[in-house]
Amino acid sequence: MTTEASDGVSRPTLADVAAAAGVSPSTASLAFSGAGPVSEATRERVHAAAQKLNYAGPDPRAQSLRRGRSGIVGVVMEDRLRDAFRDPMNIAMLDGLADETGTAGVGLLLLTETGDASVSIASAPMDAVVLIGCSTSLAESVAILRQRGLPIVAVEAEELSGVVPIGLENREGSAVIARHLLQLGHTRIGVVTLPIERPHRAMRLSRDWRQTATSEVTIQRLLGVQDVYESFDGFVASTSSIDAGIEAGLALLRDPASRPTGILAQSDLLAVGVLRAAEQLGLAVPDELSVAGFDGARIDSGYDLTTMVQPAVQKGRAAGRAINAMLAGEEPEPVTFTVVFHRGNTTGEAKP
Amino acid sequence: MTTEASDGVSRPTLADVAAAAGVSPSTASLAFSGAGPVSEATRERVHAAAQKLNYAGPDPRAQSLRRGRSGIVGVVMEDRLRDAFRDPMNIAMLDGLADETGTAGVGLLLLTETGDASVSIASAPMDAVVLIGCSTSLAESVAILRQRGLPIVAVEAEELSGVVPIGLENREGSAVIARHLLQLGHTRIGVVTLPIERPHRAMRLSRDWRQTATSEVTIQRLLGVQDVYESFDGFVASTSSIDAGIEAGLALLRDPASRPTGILAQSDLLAVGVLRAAEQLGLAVPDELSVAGFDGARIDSGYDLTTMVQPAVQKGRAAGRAINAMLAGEEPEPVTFTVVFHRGNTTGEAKP
DNA sequence: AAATGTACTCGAATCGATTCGATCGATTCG
DNA sequence: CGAATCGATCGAATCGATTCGAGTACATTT
Repeated sequence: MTTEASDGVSRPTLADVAAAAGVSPSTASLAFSGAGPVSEATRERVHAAAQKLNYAGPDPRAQSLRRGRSGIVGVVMEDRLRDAFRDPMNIAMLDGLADETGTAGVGLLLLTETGDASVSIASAPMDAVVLIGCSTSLAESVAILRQRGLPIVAVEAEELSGVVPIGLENREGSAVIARHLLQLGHTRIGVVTLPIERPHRAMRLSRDWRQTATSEVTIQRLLGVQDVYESFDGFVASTSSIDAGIEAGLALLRDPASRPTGILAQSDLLAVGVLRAAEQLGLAVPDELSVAGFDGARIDSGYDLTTMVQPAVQKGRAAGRAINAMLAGEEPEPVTFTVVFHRGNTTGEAKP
Repeated sequence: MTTEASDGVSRPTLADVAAAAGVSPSTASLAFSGAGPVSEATRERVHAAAQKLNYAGPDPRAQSLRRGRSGIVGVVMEDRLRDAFRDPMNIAMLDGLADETGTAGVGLLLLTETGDASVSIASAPMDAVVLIGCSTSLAESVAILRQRGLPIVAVEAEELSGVVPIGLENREGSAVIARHLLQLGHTRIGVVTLPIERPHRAMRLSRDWRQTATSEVTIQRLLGVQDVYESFDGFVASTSSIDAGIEAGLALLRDPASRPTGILAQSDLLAVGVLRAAEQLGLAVPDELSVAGFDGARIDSGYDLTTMVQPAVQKGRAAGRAINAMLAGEEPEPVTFTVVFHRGNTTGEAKP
């Protein structure tokens, strides 16, 4: 029993339309999709019938089953969307991603990696997945997705077989900016890192951070600093935000005895927070303290922040293109982007 | 012909698993979903078979067809994600929304109103839709969605039958803050509005803005000002951002002759932009110029902005709850939120 | 031992559309 | 005039899972 007038709830189906138009369902389908030869007359008849029945078009659920495609790409982000969206880099990426996938007629499904929400990773109707800033259970997630046979693109993640990487020269870039500070004569520096392990919480960076670190971006950027500085103080921010930067800045700068003369922040938001902290403590930038960021987010802070500029939108676009290629059955191209040093007015020579 | 070893691409289906376990597909389904009585022995046998075949679980596409549910809620936002995500209010809402829908195991699909792509309002496989900050073709979009029989929740939109509204006291709140300026003695004020019509572009607010305005939020907030001030200068920002606020601020403040003594911005981001513009022009706030915002976004600006605080996360949550209710077959509850006045240090008495 | 009940398991229909091969009538060509 | 061709349409299989009613085997009750 298909749709009846008495049934106020259920919508008409293509079969109903076909019946009303006096053609077979197959013909009605052809008439709608435009694929295949259909006479103008029948086409109109079918559309008229559809109109009359208030048919809203082919059910996307049925289509996706039949076609084996849902037209949806999953975007897996950090636990809390709030945190993920706070970072302008993520937004820029998402924008680039949406641009590319959008033209291919593909929508973006927001997913988070939280513990039992792996349910969603395991069961969302998607054709491919982009992993962004995922750290924790990357391997787990990838395992599930791989089992589902879904194409996977990971942005700035560790190398994993079967996963198309979109890379960024995090280590190299970080080393460049560290070298910048070194050349300015800074011997004692502090590093404000992005979250490094699960759960995210603010804390001093421990000596053996390498043991428990799970966030690839944080790790690479720290390694970059290590390539230049043998030792340094570090503080792990709970998230990439100005507030978290203030907290970190205060923690590193509060004690005049152990105060570094330069601070490298792993994101511009954190760097701006450090600038605010310096302000609160009455430290002049760059005269008494040099501050550098990472991202090139152009945050309005009253300063021209020294930072490494990354092409976030490009990253998103590249991810989108990789997805599109894979969905088209082509071979995707792994890409690695470079970061560009920007000398602002927040770094200067170390004064003894 | 179902999955075969020779076919490296196609994944095993539940039928394959059932066959391998020596049970019927129906039993295998029961074993997986947990619904219905299945002996422990068969359950294990089925799961073992699934394990051996590397079965990734029921195909969500098939499930959604059968169940008539996809577990996806569409979120319709402005044209450009970049713009939509720039506004902290949108993000907060999205966060609240994700919180509520997430617990119901529902994912969020990002959609824009322009999508002529195949996955658009008309054809995305979703169970319900939330309209956020949609202005342009709201009626059109709603018509399409209604034809599809989808539950619709609209945040801060005009009343439309069959659409569950989540409201905010935009007009009242705007009037409150306008009255605040009036009581401080400001007689000549300027208003910086959010985008008001399509396409979004920066421009002076015309006298007959009412004729072409399509953005409900902008309209209501303007009406609120009109409830207090008979006339005022206005500038329409191209988007809700600090940069757009600077542009608007400069436009309204540049000419000393016609310079207002107080400016009402329709968002905190815009207000911060105005503060920057005032800075550039050498105007002291609040001594020479009063600035007020709307949102309560707590943007770091060096000031404590006078503004109307709105519960953005709550709005998102309410939208999520309404969606959940409708998906559960219950009656959703329309909600209207109030805004709270916050007196900061950016508004002061008008000096003659 | 028959009857009633319980605990599983199975067959078959169904969700709504797409698509391939077959059919059928009409036109064109040899 | 018969055959080949072509366009339009139809039938039936298929996508992969869920679900309801029916059936089977075994345990319990009287």
